[in-house]
Amino acid sequence: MMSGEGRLFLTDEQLRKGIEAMFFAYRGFTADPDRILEEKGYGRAHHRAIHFIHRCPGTTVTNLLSILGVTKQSLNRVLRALIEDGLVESRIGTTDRRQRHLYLTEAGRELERQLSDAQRNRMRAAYRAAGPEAVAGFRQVLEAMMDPQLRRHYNAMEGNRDE
Amino acid sequence: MMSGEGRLFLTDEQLRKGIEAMFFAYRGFTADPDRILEEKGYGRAHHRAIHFIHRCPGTTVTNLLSILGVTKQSLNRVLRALIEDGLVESRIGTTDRRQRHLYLTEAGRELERQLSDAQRNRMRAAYRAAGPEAVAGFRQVLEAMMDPQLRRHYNAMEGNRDE
DNA sequence: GATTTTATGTCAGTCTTGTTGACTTTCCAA
DNA sequence: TTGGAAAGTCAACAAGACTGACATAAAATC
Repeated sequence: MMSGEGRLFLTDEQLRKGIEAMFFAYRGFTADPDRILEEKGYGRAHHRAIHFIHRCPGTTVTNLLSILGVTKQSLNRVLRALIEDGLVESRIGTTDRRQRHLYLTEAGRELERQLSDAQRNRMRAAYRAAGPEAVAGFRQVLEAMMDPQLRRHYNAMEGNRDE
Repeated sequence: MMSGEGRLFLTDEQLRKGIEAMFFAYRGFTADPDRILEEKGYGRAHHRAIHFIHRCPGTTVTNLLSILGVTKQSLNRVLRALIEDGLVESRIGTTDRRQRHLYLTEAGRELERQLSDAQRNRMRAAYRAAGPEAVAGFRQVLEAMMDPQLRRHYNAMEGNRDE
C-alpha cells in the first residue's frame, strides 16, 4: 500500500484512519442518547423516529420510511410503542384517509429535547475543540460520503439553504 | 433555540445539521461493505472483527473485546463462525497459554481486502470531492467526538503518529 | 501447595430491530 | 364498478446485541 501516493492526503493510510475515525466517532456520537434511551426502555430506532418526526411535523409513515431506510413493519413496531406511550400522535389524513400524519406530543417533545440536548452538547464540544474551519471540512466530507438518495433527504430538511 | 449565538458556527441549527450529517453519512459509510457481507451471510459484527484482526494481527480476544465494546459472548459467536469458515485462525499463546491470538487466514485477508477496498473507494471519493483542508477538519472533529477511552484505542492503532 | 484471579469459551434466555408474508382499508383509474 | 396500487397493521422469524451462570485452564499470589 501507498507507493506513488499521487496526492499525500489520499494514501491508503489516510483513508484507513478516516474509516477508523468514523467507527470510533460514531460510537461517541450515539453514546449519550443511548444512555437516556435505555432508562426509558427505548432504543436507537425510537430516537431516529422521534428526531425526524420533530424535524418534519405531520410527516407520513411512508415519508419517514424513506428517510430512515427500514421496512414499514419495522418502523411500525417503534411507532406503535411511541403512540401507546403518548409520545407521538398519529392523525388520519384529511385528503387521503390512508395516510397517518405523525406529530410529537408535549411528552414527546420533552424527550426529544433531552436527547438532542445531549447530542448537541457532544457535537458542540467537538466543534469547539476542532475550530470553525474544521467544522466546515467535517460537513463537506460527510455530505460527500452520503448516498445521493439520502443526500436528497438531508438537503430536503428545513433550514439548510445557507449557513 | 439560537438567540445570542455566541459564535456563528455554534448555533443549534449548525449543530443539528452536523448531527443529521453524521446519521446520513454513516449509512453511506456502511452501505458498500454491507452489500458484500450479505452475499457471504455475514453482518457488520463480522466486518468489525475482521477489520481489527487485520489491523492488529495476533491480538487477543480480550483486547478485541475492549476495542469493539461488545460482550465476549457476542464476539465469540462471531469469531466462532469466522474460525469455522476458515477466515480467522486462533492460536494458543506461547507465553500465556490461556490467551488466543487471532490472525486472518489467506481467505480472511481476501475478504478483508474486498471490504476495505469498497469502503476506501467511498472514502476516497468523499475526500476528493471535499478537498485536503476539508479532510483535516473532518478528522479533527471526529477525533474530538470520540470518548476518551475509545480515542486511546484509535491512537494506539499503528501508523498514526504523524500524517 | 493451595487459593485466587485472569482469559477464554459455552449454554440458556431476553431484547431490540431488522426481515418477509399475509392482511385490511382506502384511493384511483380503466 | 371493479381491480389494482398504496398506506398501514399484525404475526412470525433472524441477527446480533445483552445478562447470568458455569467450566476450564493457566497464571499469579499467598
